[in-house]
Amino acid sequence: MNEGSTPQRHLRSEASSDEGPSLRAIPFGKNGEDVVHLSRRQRLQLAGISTQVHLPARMILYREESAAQWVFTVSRGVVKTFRDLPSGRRHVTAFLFADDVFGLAESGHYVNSAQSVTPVTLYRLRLDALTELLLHDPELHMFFLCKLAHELRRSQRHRIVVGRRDAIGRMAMFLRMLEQRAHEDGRRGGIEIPMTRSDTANYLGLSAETVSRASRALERNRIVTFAGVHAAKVVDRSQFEKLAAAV
Amino acid sequence: MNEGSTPQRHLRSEASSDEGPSLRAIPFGKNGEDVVHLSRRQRLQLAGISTQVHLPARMILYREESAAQWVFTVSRGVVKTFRDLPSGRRHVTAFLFADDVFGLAESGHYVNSAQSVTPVTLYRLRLDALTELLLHDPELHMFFLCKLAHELRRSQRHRIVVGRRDAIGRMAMFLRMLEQRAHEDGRRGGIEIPMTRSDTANYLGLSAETVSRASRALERNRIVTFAGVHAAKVVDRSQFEKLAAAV
DNA sequence: CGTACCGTTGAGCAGGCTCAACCGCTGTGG
DNA sequence: CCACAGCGGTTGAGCCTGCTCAACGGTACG
Repeated sequence: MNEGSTPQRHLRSEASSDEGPSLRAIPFGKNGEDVVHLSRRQRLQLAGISTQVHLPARMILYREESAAQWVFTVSRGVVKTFRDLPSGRRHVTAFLFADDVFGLAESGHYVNSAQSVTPVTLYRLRLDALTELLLHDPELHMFFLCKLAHELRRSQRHRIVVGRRDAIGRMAMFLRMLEQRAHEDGRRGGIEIPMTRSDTANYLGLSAETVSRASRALERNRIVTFAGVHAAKVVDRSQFEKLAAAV
Repeated sequence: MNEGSTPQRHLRSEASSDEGPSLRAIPFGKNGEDVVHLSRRQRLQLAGISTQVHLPARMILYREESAAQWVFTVSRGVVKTFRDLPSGRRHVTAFLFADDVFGLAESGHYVNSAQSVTPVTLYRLRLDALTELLLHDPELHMFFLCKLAHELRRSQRHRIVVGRRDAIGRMAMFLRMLEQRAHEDGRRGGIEIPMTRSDTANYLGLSAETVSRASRALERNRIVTFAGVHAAKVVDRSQFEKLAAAV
């Protein structure tokens, strides 16, 4: 998909994308808010060491093992991180949405590959500059710590999803994850599924065929309806939640 | 918590347990060492806000959802974090070894339960005191950030293991993980398996029976020999590595 | 010495994978 | 303009393997 010609401005409830990187995290302690955002000052500071980039869908951002110079934050769109295994199998490690961060390296090298799923707006931060900034800004530093802890919890929840052995349950949990994420971003209504079926399969640890069959099973049981491959709607909420409950 | 009657002193190659909490992490950048330890000064600082605790095996440290006052570090022994699901199924989120940290909360509440697998020596740090300390010590703060990133990568690797569908391969990857961990701790020779078969099953997303069968299959194929349930030895290294390679 | 739990082994079942074919869409080149 | 190839998605048939249920041995502990 060709970005560039149509800037396609869009409104988000908070944190418009031209005020610098935006992030969202959940603090450790129970004081104050449950969800915290970067302050205006922090965003401006990060803006100072970052450059905004617009990319079309299906663009490789970096490959695993390559030298890691940058950390990325998502402003708009969806990114996936993944690892290709020798067998040709592909594990999608995570989907990253607005206000997420990715690209944290290990000993100077990326551990996963990253690719845009939709057209995206990202901020690219030099790793060394970010490190320097964090060392001089304890509040921001703590924010990143919380963000990383949040990411760790998400990874653990992902493990729970993959741990289920029924395909329909995994699919339901996946849809619920997308729905929840959309809610957090202030979008209601039907579930938007930005990724392809095979992305979903690689995320859920299923074959593409099984994802397809699970989707049809959800439809057959009148729990979810699909409008194309990129949109779904829950029609039987109680059944849906029952399926999506961690078993 | 039932303090242990037998303190059971023991020697470790580095970082003896009475000099305060000890941690190990992998930095983001490629400058200097691949693995970094807490400095003596940092350990003493952490010691100032922590208390050492000795616990017997199979002791619950905290339950998910309970109020989180403490963060823990492991000095000796093995801890598991887990979640119990409505079906009675149990997911082991992680095994924690020496120089690991766990108990990072979300909005003041633990997200998993934690239990000692073996007799353990832990350091218990008050969350608020740790936060305060981190805000005033950028180096230590960065260290924790790296540690958390490291934990995130481990969780992602865990997801890869669980994503395999052959039991024998998962078992091999698990044993390799234990072996690698032992190497990092400076222990060579046979693989020590501190956890029970059902712990292993809950970690690998398999039934206990399947773990048992996979172990016997490894033995039947002359790849690994077991001496009891808590010790194994690789006898066919190339076959073992072939199995344990991420498929 | 009984009890309880862990680990092992067996039999049968079920659900997801593999292989294969087919459809619809898109982009390309004759 | 159309033929064709490629790809993503769907559907079907059959196999494979891990789960479930069940029984049993060993061991730790009261």
